[in-house]
Order: sequence, then C-alpha cells, then structure tokens
Amino acid sequence: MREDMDKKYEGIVTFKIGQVATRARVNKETVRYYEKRGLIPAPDRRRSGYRIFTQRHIDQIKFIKRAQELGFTLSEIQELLELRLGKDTTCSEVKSEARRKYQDVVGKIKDLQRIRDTLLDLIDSCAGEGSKGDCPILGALEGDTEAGKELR
Amino acid sequence: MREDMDKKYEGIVTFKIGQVATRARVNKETVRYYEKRGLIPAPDRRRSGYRIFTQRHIDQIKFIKRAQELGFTLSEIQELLELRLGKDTTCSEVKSEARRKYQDVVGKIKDLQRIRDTLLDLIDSCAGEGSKGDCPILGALEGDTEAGKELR
DNA sequence: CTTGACTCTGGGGTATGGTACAGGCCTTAT
DNA sequence: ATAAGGCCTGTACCATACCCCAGAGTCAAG
Repeated sequence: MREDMDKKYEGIVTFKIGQVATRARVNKETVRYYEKRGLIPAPDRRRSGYRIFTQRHIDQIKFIKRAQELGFTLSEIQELLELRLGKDTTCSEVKSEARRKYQDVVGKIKDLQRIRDTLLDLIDSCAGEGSKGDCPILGALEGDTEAGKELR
Repeated sequence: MREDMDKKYEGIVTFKIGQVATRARVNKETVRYYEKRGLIPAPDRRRSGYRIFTQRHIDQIKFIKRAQELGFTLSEIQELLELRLGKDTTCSEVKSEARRKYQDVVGKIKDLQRIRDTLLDLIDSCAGEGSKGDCPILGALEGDTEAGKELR
C-alpha cells in the first residue's frame, strides 16, 4: 500500500518518533514539544498522521540538548538555529545577530576557563591522601586560600 | 541596646538582606530561597529575627549566579560548594569529584569553542554568498565533540 | 486477521528556579 | 513618639521545560 510520501522518502532512512527519542536520548514528548516550539522542522506525515523523521532531526535534537548543557535556553537555541540567510533576511541582519551571539559565547568561554583553572589549582594542590580535615581542596572552598578566591 | 550577636560581629561589616540583594544583584526572595536550599550558610539572626549577612554571603551568591549562567544547575553548584560538608568524605573522594567537574568544564569549553568558531565563520562568510538555506550552526557539535562521544 | 506494541491529540501535572503578596514586627530618623 | 520603610514567615503564583495519561487509531509479526 503506497503512502503519499513514498516517492519523497524512497531510498532514505526514516524514523518514527520512538526511534528518534531513543537515538537522541530524549523522551518522545520532548520531540513533540520541540516540534511545537519550532526547534526542529515539522516532520512530514504519513496518511495515518505518523511523523516521518530523518537523521537530520536526530542530530538537531542532540545539538539542542548539548546547547542546553552549555547554558543556552531553548529560546536562545532557537535563535542560534535560525542564524541563516533566508529569503527575507538580509546579510547584515544575520551578521549583526551572529556577532552578538559570538560575544555571548566568548564571555561564556572566559567564565568557564576561570572555573577550570581554579579547579585545576585545587586538584594540583591536593595529594589525594589523608583525611578530609587535611584536604587542601576543602580548605580552598572554605575561602582560606588563593585558589579558593575564584570560587567565592 | 545590645544584641546577642554584638560580640561576634563587632568590628566586622555586616549586611541586612536588602543590602545583600542589591550588592549581589538578586532579589531578596532569591537570597532567602538560597538559604532554604542550603546554597548559602544560614546567617545568624538578631533577636528581632533579622538575618546577619557578611561579605562572604554576597560573594557566594555572585558565584552561584555566574555558575548558573554557565549551565550548572543549583544542585550541581551545591555539590561544588558543599564538598566540605560531607562528614565521611575523604580527601581522595573530594579530589576525584573535583576532577570530574574539571573534565565537565573542559568539555563545555571545547563545545563552546566550536560554536564560537562556527559563528565566526558565519560572520566572515557573510560578505560572500549565503549558506544555501541550511542551518550553519548545526554542524558545530558534530564529529569529535564532547556531545558526540556518548555515541561511540 | 488478530494482537500487542506503537502512534496520534489534547489536557493536565511536575520540577526547577524563582517572584509576589499579606499581615505583622522592627528600626530609625525626625 | 510616630511614621516610613525594611524585615519576618507563609502561602501562592509564575515561566520554562518537560512528562504522563486517556482514548482512539495504526502497524506488522505470526
């Protein structure tokens, strides 16, 4: 029995929502939620109404999840994903938006580097032996050392 | 009229909740919320019930806000701040926890750098032709990234 | 051609991280 | 001494980002 989308998707690997959810390690509801929010392109449907997903959808969901871990909200991620030249967006609009995002990201990197360096100092200063009372990491977190300064 | 805490706090600068909120650029309710969550040490109280804060509290709230912007949840921040509170924690346990956080941060930096580089490419390439309707940012976390590691 | 696993929609609920009162007490400047 | 303004507790509400369920339809293996 032929479906409407047979021609369009012949020779292409497609997925149902459950497969997408498994592969992207999210809940099925999350996939529908992202579609409703416009975070992933609305998939085509079979006659039955079943959604037809491609690898592209899976990759995009994985990108979204990682970007979230990096401190972006779904709205910010949406803006990141929409950064491309469309029919009615001009080059300069995209460019200035991209520059704003760039500065944003540079700031995040700097803050993370400071935290990373602090953690490294703490790790290096600790032999990893003995009781908690002697642990220099704990001392630093309590605010007594140079290394701890950044964490406060 | 002398308060209970006069001796303990004589000669050191203390703050009331409104001053703390202003200095840390948060809402007063947020300060109380952090106290309830155990993210800041419960301040001493005057007889009247007024909380007595120190600079330490302000610095810790600022740290919390910054760490949040970098994608740490309050629970994760709590873990970082409370390494010292576990009675049965040994030094090496603390150290390995710090190492785990370090790896986490290093991974985040790498992924953010990829996003940054992609944005820079986008800005630079904007002088020429647009990007064929595809989303350019999507490739940012593909391949040998922290986000992709779980798959292999 | 059945049957069990899957999908659909719509509506409601949850967890996190706050924010906003209400009603009452405390402080401090005049 | 009094009034404005700050602080107290408790409760309720908010936005974001999901998560679950009911009831109905769909798919595919045997």
